[in-house]
Amino acid sequence: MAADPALPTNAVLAEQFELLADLLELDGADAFRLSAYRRAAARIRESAAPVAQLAVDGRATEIPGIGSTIEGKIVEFSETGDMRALAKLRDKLPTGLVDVMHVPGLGPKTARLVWTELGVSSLDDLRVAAETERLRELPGLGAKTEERVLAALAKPAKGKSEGPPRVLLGKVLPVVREVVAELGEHPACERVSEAGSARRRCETSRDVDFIATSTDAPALIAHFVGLPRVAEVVAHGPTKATVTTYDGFRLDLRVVPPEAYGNLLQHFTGSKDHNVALREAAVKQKLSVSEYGIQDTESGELFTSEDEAAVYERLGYAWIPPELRENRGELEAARKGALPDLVELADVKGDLHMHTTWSDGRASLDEMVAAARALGRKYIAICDHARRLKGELLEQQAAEIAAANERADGIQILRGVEVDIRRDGSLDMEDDLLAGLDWVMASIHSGFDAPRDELTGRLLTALDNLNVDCIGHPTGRKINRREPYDLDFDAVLARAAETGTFLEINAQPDRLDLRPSHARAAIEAGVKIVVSTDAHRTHELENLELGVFQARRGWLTKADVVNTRTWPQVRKLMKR
DNA sequence: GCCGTTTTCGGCCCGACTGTTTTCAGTCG
Repeated sequence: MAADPALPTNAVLAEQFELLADLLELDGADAFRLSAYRRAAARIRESAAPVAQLAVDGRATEIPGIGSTIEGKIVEFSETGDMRALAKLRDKLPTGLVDVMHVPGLGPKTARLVWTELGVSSLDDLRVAAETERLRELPGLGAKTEERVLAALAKPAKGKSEGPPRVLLGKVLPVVREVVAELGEHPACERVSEAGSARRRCETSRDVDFIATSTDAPALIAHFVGLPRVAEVVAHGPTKATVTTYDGFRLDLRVVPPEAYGNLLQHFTGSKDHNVALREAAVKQKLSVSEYGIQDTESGELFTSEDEAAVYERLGYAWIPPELRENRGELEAARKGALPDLVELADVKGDLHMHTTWSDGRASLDEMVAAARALGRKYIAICDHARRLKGELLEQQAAEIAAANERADGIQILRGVEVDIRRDGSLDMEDDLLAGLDWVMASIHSGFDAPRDELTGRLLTALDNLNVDCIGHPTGRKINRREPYDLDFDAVLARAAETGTFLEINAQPDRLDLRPSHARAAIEAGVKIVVSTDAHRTHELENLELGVFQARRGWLTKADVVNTRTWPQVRKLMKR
């Protein structure tokens, strides 16, 4: 049942296969083998189930991209802490060469070349070789390469190809909407859309892509690079430009011919994996897909369309919502007309997690109520931290909520709480008090570094408590700041399903916890999801849409999300 | 190494850009 805590985590496994692929690439191995390892690494990294355990049980091959060879290597690594394949390559190649290969602009071929010809086996060696102008002695390399290498190595984060940091969706979305509006205002602009990871509502983005059609492309591009927010123009051509903004975004605009707008929007929305799978499938239908159109390889005929849905239709698919375009089964579903009818923001009726000045919130209860009502919420749960509601305070808050309900018009205010799940799994509010509340959210706020079995045990104990309605931010991660704690998520799901406890998708921009793969696994395990904001300020109530996007990326329908129901309907669904 | 509405073998997306080149390899998305 429960995963063996000694087994490696998915993140550790994924790293091994990424390293194996890198070393094999340096060794000149077959490119398709490499991409097989990289694909497997990506699937392992994002899997909600503990893949090492699956492999030991002989079930890892159920994951697409993992066959018997890779499963065997996972078992080997789980049992011995290493892989013979890795050891063999480490003997053959200096591991520092992997860092060299990751320097932007270099690659495996160049890294191998500088190693064999100049003995470069680390970033330090590389710097010296560039400084002493020895790189230009090699075929295909010149002074420009040395310049680029030195520039890349001078950056503070040396080594791994960091580039600009990934920006949270919560920061990206407002900029996306403003820029679309600013471009749309220009007289030469006909159509404009966001594309790329922002359009797919990925939790973070490295850059923000836009595409547009225009009666005068150079004029629209000029307007773009002249926007007040632009700090630096990185590239500026007649149909394409890249800029950075004062607040640290990298924006990319392409102006495209209107007749192929649909093809280009499809192409630039991605993801890469989605497009590769789409094109591979198309090849079997004797069709070649690119951003310029769909070419029939026999007749040579080129299909283009202004309409993205028509592009999918030509290939035999229903239009696929961008949030699903990750090659996680959406193509098969779209071919069969079996795509889920994804939940929408407008479906959500209530917000079941927020704080007020009764604990660490910055707005009063009345202010939160007014803001929630303005957003059209029909009910809200006030979930202040239990540790701040000791003694009479709980009663006083109850009175304030009762009074607010008296005044309230069209919104119901629920008495809730957010309890801490302590190290021993107990909660920081007595059961008889919890039983008197409308809604109980239980979360872990401490001891994140504990071993897997301890953290799993804490959650299982909380799930067993009849008064716990929902687990808040169940994996504890903070994007760019804190890894999720080590958890046997399968065991948590099984217990949540068994006890009828909900799990939260917390819509705070840096939490977005559960992640999509976890949310999807939850639904498949029969667990329902609450999407809530955990707002501490009035404007944070608007973050609900971020949670809904995350839910959509997890393939969730309206029925899968608890709080698309009226409060009486939610009440019936609860375990108590 | 993976995988199967042509396949258990023989395929495996498509194009742009860059730097270094007279026709292209390597890298990137």
